[in-house]
Amino acid sequence: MSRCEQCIVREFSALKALNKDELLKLADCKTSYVVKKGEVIFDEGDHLDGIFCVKDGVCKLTKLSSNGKDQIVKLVTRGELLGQRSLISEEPTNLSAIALEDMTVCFVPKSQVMDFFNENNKFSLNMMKNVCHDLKEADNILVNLAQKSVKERLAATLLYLHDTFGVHEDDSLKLHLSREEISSIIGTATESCIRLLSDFNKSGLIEIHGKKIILKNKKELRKLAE
Amino acid sequence: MSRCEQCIVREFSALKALNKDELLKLADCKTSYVVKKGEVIFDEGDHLDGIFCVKDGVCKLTKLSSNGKDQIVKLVTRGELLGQRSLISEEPTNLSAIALEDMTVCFVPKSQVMDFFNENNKFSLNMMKNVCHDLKEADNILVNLAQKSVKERLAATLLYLHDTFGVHEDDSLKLHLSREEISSIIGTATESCIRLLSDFNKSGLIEIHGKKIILKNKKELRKLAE
DNA sequence: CTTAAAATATGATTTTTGTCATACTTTAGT
DNA sequence: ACTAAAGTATGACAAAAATCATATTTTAAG
Repeated sequence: MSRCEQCIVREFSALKALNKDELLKLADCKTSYVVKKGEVIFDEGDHLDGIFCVKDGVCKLTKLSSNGKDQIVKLVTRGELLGQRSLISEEPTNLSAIALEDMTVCFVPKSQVMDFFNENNKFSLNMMKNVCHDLKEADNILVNLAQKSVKERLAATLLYLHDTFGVHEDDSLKLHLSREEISSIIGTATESCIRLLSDFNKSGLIEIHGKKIILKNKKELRKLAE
Repeated sequence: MSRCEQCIVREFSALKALNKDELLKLADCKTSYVVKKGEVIFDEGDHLDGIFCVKDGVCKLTKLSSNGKDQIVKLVTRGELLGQRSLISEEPTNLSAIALEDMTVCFVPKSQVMDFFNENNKFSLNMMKNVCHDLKEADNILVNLAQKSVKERLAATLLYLHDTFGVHEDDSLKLHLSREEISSIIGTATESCIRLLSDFNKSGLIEIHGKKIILKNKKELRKLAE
């Protein structure tokens, strides 16, 4: 059982409000485990008995639409918590969480979270701020989906992937997403996404080498994304 | 100064967690006032020094997109609170609030909200649940915008207006929105919306009598909206 | 190493949606 | 009651995006 006190990623989430005593309690009740790429952490409609803290790796939060397609609502990475909304609302999850890379996650049982919640004001305020931040983000994405073209959304998404997950030594995007997954972020048909990537490639905005995507002209992409 | 103790609408929001003492404090510090149809309660980017409680009437929360069009993100009605996210996040507002009807709203200063917040656990939990509910709703709308056609979204929106705001004696939708505002909910060009409403009218799904819209075939509309 | 399956790519075509033009109707203000 | 302005309606057309078909490439499994 690893010590939470020495875990760096807790600094990035609401857990940073916990004191030494609380961290010991946390270490005592949490379960740490590995999730392989493609594995489901939880499914839309699942009842959760706790929250997950992402120690390493990235996952997608998706929702199945009635047209049979999955929409990616959010990408969650190292340091972030999963399942907070469901826990607070005391409702089944609204979204599925699926690993995009091999991950390490810690599961913290509901009872412990609720204890922190009731006894540590800073913790609950932090958690609340996280949900508020997610709400703001969701509203912004909602507006972009409603008002911007697929091309604009693709440009914005490429920049987001660049800025959020960084690049390899060769400048190619670190987070690997299939074309279908990129389409599922911007809300379009896979073929349309592939075609636009191809256009961006031809016009020098990006370079595609197999799986690798390199943003060659971020300035122009930014202008496109507005 | 009216007594909050006797105000029914507080029962619908986080304020229902307040006890008698707290309600007296609330009555003491709140400001109640009238907002005329079309008036702005707050603007995107405004710094708020408190939250608003909607006593009567309906308003829209909108965000201006870079294409110059406003997107309606949410409709807020009697009993709901405005500006919670901004207050908790300690950030300027992300959305504008504009009255769709004449409204009565109460303004509660930040200091008082924060006091309740720190002293009344039930209150803060309620507030948190509200934000969580908003997040879930936003995620759902986001998926619909990304995955459904304009026609499906229009059908869904008409049903939403029917179910949420009710109908007059003649079965026409109670909440009056301009065609432009309906378009701004579903995220489409005004002309497209007008054309589709016209189609719905011709095919007997709805009846249009000037401003009035009557849903004639909810079953079929529901099927359309999926 | 081979092969089937999955992912990527591209063309052809259709459907959906947006834009521009214009006409008609309603509303609000004098 | 009159008039300008705003809102609603509709046609014609253009642009965006989806769908279907079909290669080609990459990946994973035996």
